[in-house]
Amino acid sequence: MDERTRKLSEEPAPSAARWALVAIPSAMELLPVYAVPPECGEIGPGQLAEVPLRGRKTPGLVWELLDKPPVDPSKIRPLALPEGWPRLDPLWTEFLKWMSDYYMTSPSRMVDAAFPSWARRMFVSGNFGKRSKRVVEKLDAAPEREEPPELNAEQRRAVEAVLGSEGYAPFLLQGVTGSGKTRVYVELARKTLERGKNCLILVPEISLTKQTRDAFARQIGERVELFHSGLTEGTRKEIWRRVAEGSCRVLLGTRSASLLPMQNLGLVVVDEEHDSSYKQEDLTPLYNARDAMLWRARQLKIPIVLGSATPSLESRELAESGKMTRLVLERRVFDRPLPEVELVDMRESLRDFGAPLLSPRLREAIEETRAAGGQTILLHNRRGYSTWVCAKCGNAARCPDCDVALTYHRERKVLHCHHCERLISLKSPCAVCGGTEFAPAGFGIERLEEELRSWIPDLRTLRLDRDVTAKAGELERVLEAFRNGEADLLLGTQMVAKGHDFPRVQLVGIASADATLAVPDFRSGERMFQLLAQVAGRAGRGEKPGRVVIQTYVPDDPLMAFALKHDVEGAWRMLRESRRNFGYPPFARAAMVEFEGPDEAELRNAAMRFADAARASAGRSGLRVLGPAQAPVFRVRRKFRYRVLLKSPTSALLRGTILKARAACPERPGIAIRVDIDPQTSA
DNA sequence: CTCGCTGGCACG
DNA sequence: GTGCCAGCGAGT
Repeated sequence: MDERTRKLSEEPAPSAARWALVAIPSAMELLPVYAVPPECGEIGPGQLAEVPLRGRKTPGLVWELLDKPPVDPSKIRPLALPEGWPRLDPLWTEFLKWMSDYYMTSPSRMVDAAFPSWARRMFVSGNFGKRSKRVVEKLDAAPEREEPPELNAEQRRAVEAVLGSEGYAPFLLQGVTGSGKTRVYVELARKTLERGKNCLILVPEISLTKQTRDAFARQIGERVELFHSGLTEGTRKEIWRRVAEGSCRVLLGTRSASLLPMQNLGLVVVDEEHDSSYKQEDLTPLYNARDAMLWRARQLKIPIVLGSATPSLESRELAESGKMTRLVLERRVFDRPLPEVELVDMRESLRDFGAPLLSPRLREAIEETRAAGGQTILLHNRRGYSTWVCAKCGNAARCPDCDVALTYHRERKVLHCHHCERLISLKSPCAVCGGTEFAPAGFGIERLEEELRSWIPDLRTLRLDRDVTAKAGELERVLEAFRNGEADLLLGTQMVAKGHDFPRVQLVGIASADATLAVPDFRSGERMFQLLAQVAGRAGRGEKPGRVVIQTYVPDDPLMAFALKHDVEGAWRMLRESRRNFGYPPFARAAMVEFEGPDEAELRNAAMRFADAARASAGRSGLRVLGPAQAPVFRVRRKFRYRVLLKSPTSALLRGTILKARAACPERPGIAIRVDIDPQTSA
């Protein structure tokens, strides 16, 4: 031992805690504990540390400090704080802790989502500073500067309200489509940067193209980093580095960007806050980035702006109760009028012309629009060509592993299950009668495209759906081609409804407006109205006025009347009354507890026991337990699904009840339980 | 009797 | 998650 080390070891141990629970991304439910060596000095939760696990070194986040070791101290090994690693803001880990608590997922799972394997790889090899030259060069093409247009009076008032706020200040920016919400975001970002703070801007998936980013960057006059799950690993790593180091001043991204360890944040914007893309539905944690950002803004004591033309009932209610400040943009840019909306009663069309998907009215409108030199957006929310029906017995071909009809994809010449992605040959015999002859039935978007082309042979069409955009770069290519006028008509699933700005679009057609209403779900009305209003907003964004043609089998539905009049407030009042009467959010907190397993009887029992335990625990507290009921798609990938819905007056009661009920019915092998807090659906 | 695969379990 | 060990079936 040399002079220096002896001196160090003779110094009294620091008063800091000696043990730390460390969150490492793994399937461990309980966090492992490590010793904090004296040379680490004072450390706290949120510290990024390297810990030994099963003979390997892995990065983890210090979750909690302990005064006493929870296990035999001789088993505990020390953590290390390697040199060169960035010092992450401890508030980030505090945020992840809240997330894991609120959404009822284990810290390990939460850290796995926020610090995924590709990000961890920057640390295990100890090369945090190393950058891919190619990636960096590609990212660092400097944006040209461009002076943004003057703010109008409404926009200026909104900007002043946000900039004049202090501490945590949530705003609902309710601006009619085409009123220039983006102009407000740009101004807020500029001013936030001037104050030396960084900005996070979230958008729903689809409109996130490089053009959006470049437009932002030009007007803000600062580099804008883009983040979404479609980026390559190299690019994602580089953005993570910049975010963690604090050199990323403006981050524009989708849901997953909300989990990055952003430093020195001074403003959060959630654009199109009502959009369901903000809710993660497939993988735990099942979180809503909008709600998570509200918490984050409160934590950081900063303003947050939720923007939408059609706010969610949740946000609208926060504004109504004074917990959020509502800012309204009523005027469209250049005072362009809202498009004229027309309903087509498809029941008449059905009677007169069989079962067409395009009414004569909509066809005429498409032809008139083309003759006038304008473009059309046509929305149809069903992928593929059609279903596939046995000519002998009339039964639709179904997925052998899931409880759904298969979709016939004519281009790929296969049957496709949209739930398990299984592909099945067209030559498979009918599972019911063994028949080998089949016929297409119903209309998917591919068949609609075919129908359009046979009606108007020289109509130039482009298609946009998940099958088209599965190919890398195809989304941008199609949007660009349409913007350049290479097609008369853009046919798409709901992804065409979101946020795009195509100045030459004069007509928007909705082939099947009521498809979303068919889902038995407390949000279906809200979703339909939002879709209609959003897609209508795509028309008439240029100098020529726009028009909207909505085909429906329920023309008398009151929501249709509100859509006709662009009456967002009227629709909101009606939807709000119904939610209040049935005790759904925002007038209650909801959770969906889903049970999945291969043995149906055993699964139903487990779900029943849980529901009974929840009812017993709830007593007269006002919490209601619905179910168990079969999930809308009862069987997926050969496993059955049961659901229990809980509605509670408070969030704390909801979580407490779920925890108690889970404790009362122990886990069973083969049965997976997932808890969805603030679910999107109730069915 | 040994090799190798699989399933269950603990990892600090 | 992933390495480790037990338990068991196939092979020399």
